[in-house]
Amino acid sequence: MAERLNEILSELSGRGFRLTRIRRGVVELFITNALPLSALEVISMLGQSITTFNKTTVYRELAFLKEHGVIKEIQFPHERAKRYELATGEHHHHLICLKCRKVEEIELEGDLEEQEKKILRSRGFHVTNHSLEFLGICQTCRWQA
Amino acid sequence: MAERLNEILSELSGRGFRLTRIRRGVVELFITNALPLSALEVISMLGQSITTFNKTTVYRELAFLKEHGVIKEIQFPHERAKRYELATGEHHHHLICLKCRKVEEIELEGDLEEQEKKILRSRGFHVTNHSLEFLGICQTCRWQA
DNA sequence: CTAGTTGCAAACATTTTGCCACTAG
DNA sequence: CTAGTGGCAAAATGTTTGCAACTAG
Repeated sequence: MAERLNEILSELSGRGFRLTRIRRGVVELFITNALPLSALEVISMLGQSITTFNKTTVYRELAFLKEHGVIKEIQFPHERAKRYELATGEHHHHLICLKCRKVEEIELEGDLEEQEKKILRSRGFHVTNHSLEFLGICQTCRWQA
Repeated sequence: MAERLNEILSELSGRGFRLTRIRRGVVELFITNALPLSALEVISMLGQSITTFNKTTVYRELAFLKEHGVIKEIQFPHERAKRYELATGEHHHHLICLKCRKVEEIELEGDLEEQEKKILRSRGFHVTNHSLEFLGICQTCRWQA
C-alpha cells in the first residue's frame, strides 16, 4: 500500500512534477479506496486530513492524475457526477446495487475482446475502449423483504 | 413512422394523459431520430417547429416519457449531458467515434445474458440492466490520415 | 529562481424546484 | 370543471476558467 504510493509519487516526481500536500493526499485516497470516488467525495474525505484547500485544486488534481495515467474516469449510468479510480492493473467492471448503492468490482473472463474484433471486421470500427456497468440488486438487498 | 407516433400517443392518451404540443413534438423527434438526443438537442430541434415553449417543460416531458417507458436514458461515458432514445424493440449498444463523435447502433448476439447468469450464481447479485458503450475510431475516420 | 501549483471569485452547463396560471378533454 | 401541463425565475449541482499569488525543488 505504502510502496504503491511511493511508486506513483516518485514516478511523477521523476517526470518533473511536484509532490504537494494535495497530490499526496489525493493519490493516497485512491490507493486506500478501491471503489470509484467522485470529486465531491474526494473533497470531503480530504477535508478530514488536510485543513485548508480549495475544491478547484482537487478538480485540477483529478484532471492531472487522469492526464498522467494514475487514475481513470468512470461515468456510472445512474449518477450525474463522474467518478475516478486507480488506473491499476486489470480491466474490470462494476456491479451497482440500485437499492443500497453499493458498488462491487467484477472481472469478466475474456471480457469483450471477441466482440470487439467482430465489430472491427463487420463495421470497420476500431474499438479502443468500452464502458460496461451492471445495475441490479445485490445479495444483501435480495435477502431483505 | 406515423403509425408508431399514433400508437404511442394513443397509448398515453388511453392512460389518461393529455396530448399537448410539446408531447407530440418530443415523441415525434424521437421517432424520426434513431440516435440518442440530449435535452438541449431536443430543445433546439423543437424550436424549429414550435414557436414558444420553455425548456423546463422539455425536461419535464423527458422525465415523463422516461417514467412511462416511451424513451430510455443513456449516459455516454465521454459526455456530460444525459441522452434519450426511443425505448423501442431490441436491446442494443452504441459505437461512439472519439474523433468525429458519430454514434452508430449495434446489437450483440447473445448480449451479456450468459455473463449475467454467472454473476447471479457466483455473487448472488441479480443484474436487471447494464450499460455498455464502445468507444473508438469509426471507419471513415480511420481512412483519413 | 521559475515552472508548477494554488486560491478565490466568478462563470458555466445541465438540471431541478416552487408556485401560480393555463388548458385539454 | 379539474387534473394534468406549462411558464418563469430562481436554485441546485457539478465543473471550469482567468488571473494573480505562492512554493517545491
